Amino acid sequence: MDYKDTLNLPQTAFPMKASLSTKEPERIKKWDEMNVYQKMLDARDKNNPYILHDGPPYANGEIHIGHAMNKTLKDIIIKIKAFEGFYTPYIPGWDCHGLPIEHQVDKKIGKKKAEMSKSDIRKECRKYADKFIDVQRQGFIRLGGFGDWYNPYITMDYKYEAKTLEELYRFFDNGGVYKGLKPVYWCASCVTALAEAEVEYDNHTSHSVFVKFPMKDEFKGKFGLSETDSLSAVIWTTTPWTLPANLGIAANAELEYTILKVTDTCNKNLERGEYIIVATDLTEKMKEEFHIHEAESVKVFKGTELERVEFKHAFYDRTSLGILGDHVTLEAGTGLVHTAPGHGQEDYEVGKQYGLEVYNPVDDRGVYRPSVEIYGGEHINKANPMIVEMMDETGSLLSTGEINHSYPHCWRCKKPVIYRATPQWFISMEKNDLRKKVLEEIKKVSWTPAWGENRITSMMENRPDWCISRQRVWGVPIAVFLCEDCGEVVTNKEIQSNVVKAFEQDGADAWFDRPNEDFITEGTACKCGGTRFSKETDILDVWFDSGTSHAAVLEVREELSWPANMYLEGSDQHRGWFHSSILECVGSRGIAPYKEVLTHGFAMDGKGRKMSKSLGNTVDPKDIINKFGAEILRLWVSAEDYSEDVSISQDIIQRLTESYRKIRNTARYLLGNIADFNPDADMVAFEDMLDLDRYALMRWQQVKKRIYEAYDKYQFHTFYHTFINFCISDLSSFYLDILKDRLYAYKSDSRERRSAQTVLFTLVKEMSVLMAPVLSFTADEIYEYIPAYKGKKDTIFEEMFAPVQQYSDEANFKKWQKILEVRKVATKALEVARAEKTIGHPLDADIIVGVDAETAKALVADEGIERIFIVSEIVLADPAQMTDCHTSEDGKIKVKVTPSSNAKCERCWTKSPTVGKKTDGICTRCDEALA
RNA sequence: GGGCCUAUAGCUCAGCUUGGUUAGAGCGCGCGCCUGAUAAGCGCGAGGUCGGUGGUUCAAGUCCACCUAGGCCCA
Repeated sequence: MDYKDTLNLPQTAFPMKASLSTKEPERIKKWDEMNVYQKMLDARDKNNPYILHDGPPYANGEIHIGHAMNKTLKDIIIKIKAFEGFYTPYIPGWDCHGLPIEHQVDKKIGKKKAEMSKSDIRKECRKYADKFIDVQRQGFIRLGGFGDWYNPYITMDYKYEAKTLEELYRFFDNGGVYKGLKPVYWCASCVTALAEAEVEYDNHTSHSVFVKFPMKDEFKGKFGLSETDSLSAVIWTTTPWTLPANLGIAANAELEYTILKVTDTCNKNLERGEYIIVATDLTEKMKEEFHIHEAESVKVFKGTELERVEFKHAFYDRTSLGILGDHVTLEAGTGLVHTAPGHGQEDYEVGKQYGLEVYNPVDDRGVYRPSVEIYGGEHINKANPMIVEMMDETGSLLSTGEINHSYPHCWRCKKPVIYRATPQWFISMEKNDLRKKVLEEIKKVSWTPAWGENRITSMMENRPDWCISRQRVWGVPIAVFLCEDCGEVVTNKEIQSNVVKAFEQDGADAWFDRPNEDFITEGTACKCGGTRFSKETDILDVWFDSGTSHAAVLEVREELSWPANMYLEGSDQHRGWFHSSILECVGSRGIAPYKEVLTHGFAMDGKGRKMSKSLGNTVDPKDIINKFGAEILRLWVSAEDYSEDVSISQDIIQRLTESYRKIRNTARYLLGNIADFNPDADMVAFEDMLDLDRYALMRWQQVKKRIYEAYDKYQFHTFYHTFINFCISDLSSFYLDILKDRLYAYKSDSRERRSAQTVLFTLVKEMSVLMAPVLSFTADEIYEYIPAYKGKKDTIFEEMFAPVQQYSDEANFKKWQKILEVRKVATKALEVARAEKTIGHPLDADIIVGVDAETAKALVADEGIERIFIVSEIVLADPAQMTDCHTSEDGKIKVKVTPSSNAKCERCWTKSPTVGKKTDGICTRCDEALA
């Protein structure tokens, strides 16, 4: 007779094959139709919010793996917090203004740009950003993340633009903004400032010159020379045209310098007995360069000695100040650097420290201003050789040559660019103690990983004033009026309110489209009495836009609250969004906009290398989603330790797919065995369960606890390992393997089976919720197949995490750990017997177990200890008496395997002496089960 | 060039804070069992000079220094 049909074999419609790539979109559609995100929120207490504020990705291009990781991490946290009971609205955002988009639009419209109005260009940019918001939105939704996807925050929304401006006005009002000069890349041919991204490096041949700057007489004594001695510092530059702007000579404090007395030379601009200063390590090289045949070193000193020593300009009657800077090296030149704060970034920075003027004698077109001595009205390119020639004639030029080097060029006209100080708007780091306050606020924020605090602190300590102006079109204009007479900002509440209202109505375009009269009421006058005003046309740094999101989003949207619980972005944002947000917020409100900041590393290829198109090692999230499913990508995000850079490769995805299958199959098996289980009627109380079931439940409490703790610390890879290990080690290879017999062979409604089913039901229900933050698709799918019970929700996302139960059943727990220990040895013994072909299936075997008396006491189980070992019979014996058996490494456990001589029960496949006692072919237990 | 970070089996991670038994887990791989979770399940096994070099120490994957490789941000 075939007894198979009398067994309670697993039954479920839950498919073994996930078919993620085709099923996921269906589930997303279902979520959308059911409005699951809203349902999840509705199931929580609004007064218990957890706000993860989205850092807006730039609305440019398709989504990449970094986006996928960032958005998935955010979604995991939001769902964890929701399952913990928090109200977790998530409003995605997009950053829309800025050069990269304007750049793309420029390329598209080409030469037409010159004929287009600012508003028209801006409309094109808006269209472009809109397009990519939609592209990215679809990509993000496909990842399975919950949020208000069709009502996001967008930095180019009229209201957002108005809010950005309002925030800027706060800085104008509190005196935090000032107008200053700062060198920027400038194309004199296109007559425009260039951003870093618009500069292309190419080879260029420059004039290089070595020039003497004589030391002022009163300082010579310090170096042991008399006032009548001729002593000069020698500098080197490849841009002679910047010499008219020279205001300083920089030395390196750590370097050693030498005063050389020239004793023999054929250089016409050097005399015997003249002294020059160069870096000690370069003396030989310089002697050769200047054709000095003989010279003696008369003094050697540290660079610090040159600080605040005054020199005479090479050809103007002006002082050039000795200063110190770390940027001075021995790589090229003399170790003394010509410093023109109006023409170089480093010169500007170091010059500022010494209070040097940011002097820019060159106009928009590259022509010296008329006021410039000698060269006023000349174009710098024409003046360049003239200056060299003049210096040669007047005796300050020691050497000249040509040098071919990499030099910045304009991306559009391809001509070499210059560095030129132009008026810019700044937010002062010192005014209102901004830097100090930000540093204090940083300490109050919780940074994960902890080194993030260090990183942003050192950036904040060292950063210069925030240059917030850009000479561009696509952005929020710095909408202030300037007095045409005195240049001062003219502003008041009324003007501000008019502009903000206009922005709210028509967006920032209003600034460019509307006449002054729309904003300024008649009769308004500047402090100087001026009544003619012009609009500032610079736009804001986009970092200011996104830095105000806390104000434009958290403070504005009803479902949100301020400050945010968390900001979560890649570690590059210590200088980006984390940075601009706290600066803006402390500057305007005095405190940080976030309580906690979480950072993640970057996605690398399988070898830990940066992904790049040229290396061909990029991984496109779309490919993974289409081939394996977003769920695998989510599992990847959870499995990797994101506190450092993470890797992704075929191999890694392959491994994860296999792990996923294990989790899925485990759930499927659990579901299959509770098909006939009615949770509301059949649940067995903990006290009434079999001891093994009680043990399994206790193990589960430990696992839950561990995972909750990991979730609390945002350590998702701990979830991954703990969870998969539980599925494999505790369930699949132990508990479930043992349970097969009980589930299949006992009467379907027996206490033994119901006890097991109670555990299985609890497990599948609680496990699915526990995994839902990560494996959202699968958890929701599993939930659908869980038998109905009182309080079951429409979707898993309305559930809560199951609490960790405190069972007082320690003795039982310890007993099972003992059993496990012995079982491990027995399993090995069975393997040996199998290899020797003594047995095949373990149920073919009877075993004799030899352990000490105390351990022997533990070897009992409600269903019979042999069931736990999945053998037919176990006999306990004194290990001292046992020979010819398998022994554990420590020698304490002995196991002897013998083929059972009993007949095999045709129903439960156990070999038992009771087979045939009541019914032919089956054991008495099965006989009872069939009764 | 500077600041910060990382380096443990083929892969993903424990162990490092508080130095001390033959460095662990899961996957993968190899071999075997089962055929009542079956494009499943079970078992066993082989894989590591803990990036390298020095140092501190009775003792270092663990502490220190330097180096190498890689990453982020600057210059």
